[in-house]
Amino acid sequence: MTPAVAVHDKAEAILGAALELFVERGFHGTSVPSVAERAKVAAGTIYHYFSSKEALVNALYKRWKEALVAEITSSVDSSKAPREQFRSVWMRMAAFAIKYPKELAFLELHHHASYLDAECLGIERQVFDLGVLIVTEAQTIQALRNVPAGILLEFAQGAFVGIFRAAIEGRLPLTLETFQQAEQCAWEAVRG
Amino acid sequence: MTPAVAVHDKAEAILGAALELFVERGFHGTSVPSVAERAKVAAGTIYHYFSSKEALVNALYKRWKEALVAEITSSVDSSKAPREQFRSVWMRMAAFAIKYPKELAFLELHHHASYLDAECLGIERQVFDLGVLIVTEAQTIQALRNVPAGILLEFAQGAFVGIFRAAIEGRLPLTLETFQQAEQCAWEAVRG
Amino acid sequence: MTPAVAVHDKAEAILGAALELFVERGFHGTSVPSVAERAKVAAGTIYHYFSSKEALVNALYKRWKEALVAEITSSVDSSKAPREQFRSVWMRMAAFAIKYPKELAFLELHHHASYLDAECLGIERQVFDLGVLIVTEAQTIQALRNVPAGILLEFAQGAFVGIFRAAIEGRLPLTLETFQQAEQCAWEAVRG
Amino acid sequence: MTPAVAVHDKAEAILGAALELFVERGFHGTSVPSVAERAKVAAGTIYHYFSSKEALVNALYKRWKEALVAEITSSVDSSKAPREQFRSVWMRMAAFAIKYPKELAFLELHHHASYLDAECLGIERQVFDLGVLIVTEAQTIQALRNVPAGILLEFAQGAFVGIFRAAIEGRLPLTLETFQQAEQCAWEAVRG
DNA sequence: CATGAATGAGTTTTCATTCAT
DNA sequence: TATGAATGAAAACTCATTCAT
Repeated sequence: MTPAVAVHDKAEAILGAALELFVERGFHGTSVPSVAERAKVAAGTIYHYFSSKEALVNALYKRWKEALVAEITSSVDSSKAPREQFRSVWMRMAAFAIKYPKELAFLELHHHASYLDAECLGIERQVFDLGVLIVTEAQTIQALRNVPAGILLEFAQGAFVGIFRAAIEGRLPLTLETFQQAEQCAWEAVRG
Repeated sequence: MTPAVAVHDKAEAILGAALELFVERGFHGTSVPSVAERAKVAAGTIYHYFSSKEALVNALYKRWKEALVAEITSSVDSSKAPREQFRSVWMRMAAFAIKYPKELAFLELHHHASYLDAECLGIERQVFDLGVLIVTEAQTIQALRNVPAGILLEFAQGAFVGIFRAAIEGRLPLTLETFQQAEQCAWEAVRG
Repeated sequence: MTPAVAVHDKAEAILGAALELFVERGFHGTSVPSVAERAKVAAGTIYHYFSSKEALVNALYKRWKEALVAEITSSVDSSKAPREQFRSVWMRMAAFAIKYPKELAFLELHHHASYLDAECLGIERQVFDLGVLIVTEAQTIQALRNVPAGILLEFAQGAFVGIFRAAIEGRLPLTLETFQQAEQCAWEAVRG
Repeated sequence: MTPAVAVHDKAEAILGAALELFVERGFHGTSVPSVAERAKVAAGTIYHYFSSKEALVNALYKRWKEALVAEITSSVDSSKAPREQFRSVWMRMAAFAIKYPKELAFLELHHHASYLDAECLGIERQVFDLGVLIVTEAQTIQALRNVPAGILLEFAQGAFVGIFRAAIEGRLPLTLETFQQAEQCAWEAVRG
């Protein structure tokens, strides 16, 4: 579940500091010196590991997006009943959200940003297309509501993100229970 | 529905230009000179109408948040049945989203940003509290599912935003029909 | 003889300061703040008038190269005898060197530098081609020695530059007399 | 003719790489890491052989200036006639220019630069003074034109450099013939 | 000897803001 | 009111140099 091993202490410190600051202040609101300060390295050191500030966000984005995607795809098991599959995916995402709240917040925040490179945007697209495929299949056996697959997908993802955001902003407890309750709502929303 | 009348052409041009740029590039990614250029005014002129760049976002945020809140609250009619009330609120928001997509995107993007002042954040809280009140009432008559009011609220709002984002990013058509289909899902999610 | 009128005081101050520093320390050895300091303007002001440090050298180069070229071309008078024409061109360049020593030193120093744009390099080529033409014509009437035109041209120009450099470096007096004496040598070198 | 034997491969590689880069981009335009990269050594290695970037240019300058001076002085033979002596010096310099074009270009480019130390500048002066002595002597027997010795010296050197530069910039062929033709011009310029 | 990660001062450049006109 | 030239602090990034390995 944990992504890429920490080969370089400094690089890891930089990635960690950057993650926090990008979540707190956004990409343009975060200066490279501020990242250096929080990572306790010199400003120049950042450029040993990342060719630019953009390369830094992209590295961060790719790392955690891949971790999230791995989490989701590994939780898909087509041998199970649709109800179980849905719960499984939702709750794995919930577990990820609870374990890596800053990281997920970062991914949410930088969704489709102009400074993400083609590769990062490609991962997004890929996941979306896979989602559409699975939903469409489930619709043929009437396991899911008969509306455009994109709507079901975006609806459920939006709902999840809504719950998650409320949790990290302190309006809901960031617990499995919160996500479980939301999951029941979500299933009713999408079921056939 | 349209907010505050345009007293000053220049001020309006500035607000319009700023809105677009803040959506395109974010607050920190937008420079005051670039706002001036798009608004076709001199950079100094912006400071006749707004004391700072922060004052500008806040003015923009307050204007459109209030417009959105007015839209939502005016669509609440407790004499109607819960199902009708829900549909009414959801579809009014949809109409707003279709009429003012950039403006709604702006509100979404700047949600809880550190440069928003207390007044702006206050509006948020206020709306949330009102929502909790209404939901809780509806729950007492078993019109809505018996889970914490906050969860229902954040779930529905998150789902709406998910659909809206997908629409402005081109993955779904930005039409009333899209929102109607999502509304049916949403009602099933929250109904008692 | 004086190039472009001084419309903007600050722009002129910047150009003047940059000229001096580029001569003293070279392009890469001169920092933008140091130019600002000598010009008595803020560092940012330089970027109101010149889009980059490169644009600044290019503006400077073009201005003075054109002034020099104008000086030389205006001194060509094909109705005069070859001996007189040669003396005329040489002494006009000498007058330019004495009047604008820093400026000529700047042009010499930045000859063919990698940061000069195509337009600047174009002027060089143009002048060279014109020179070859004139020399070749003079050779047909046996007024000039019968060696490749380029050799005569580069020889005479090199000799002139040698004298000029020695003068600004203090090894020769920077006077008309110095150039007159050199002119006699030069004519003997190239005459037919 | 070849200067200082290569004791250390690495040091030689560094000197060679530095020479090329200083010619291509100038002293301030060349970074130590770029020298290291072209020399295929680590950046730190450069500091084992040269105490600083300045020490590196100075070592390079001294090495090649001395080689050039040795070449010239060894070609002076006061027993020969002035015409022969002149040709001999000129053509030896030409041979040097053809054999070591980059090295000569380097010497030309860094002439009198502020980062050269006293020793380097001393060599310059010494050669100049020797030249003045020889020229003055030749003038007493009316072998050379009766103008200030410095003028003859700077004129001839300037002409040589002009031809050389044109050659390395591709406007003239870098061949003995080019220099022979220029030598005839030069002799006519300076002869008594 | 040789390396290259690490540093931090210095580079070019941008930008929020001011102010004389 | 409106302008836009001017400012200077701060941004992203580079680089000469050091030092632990």
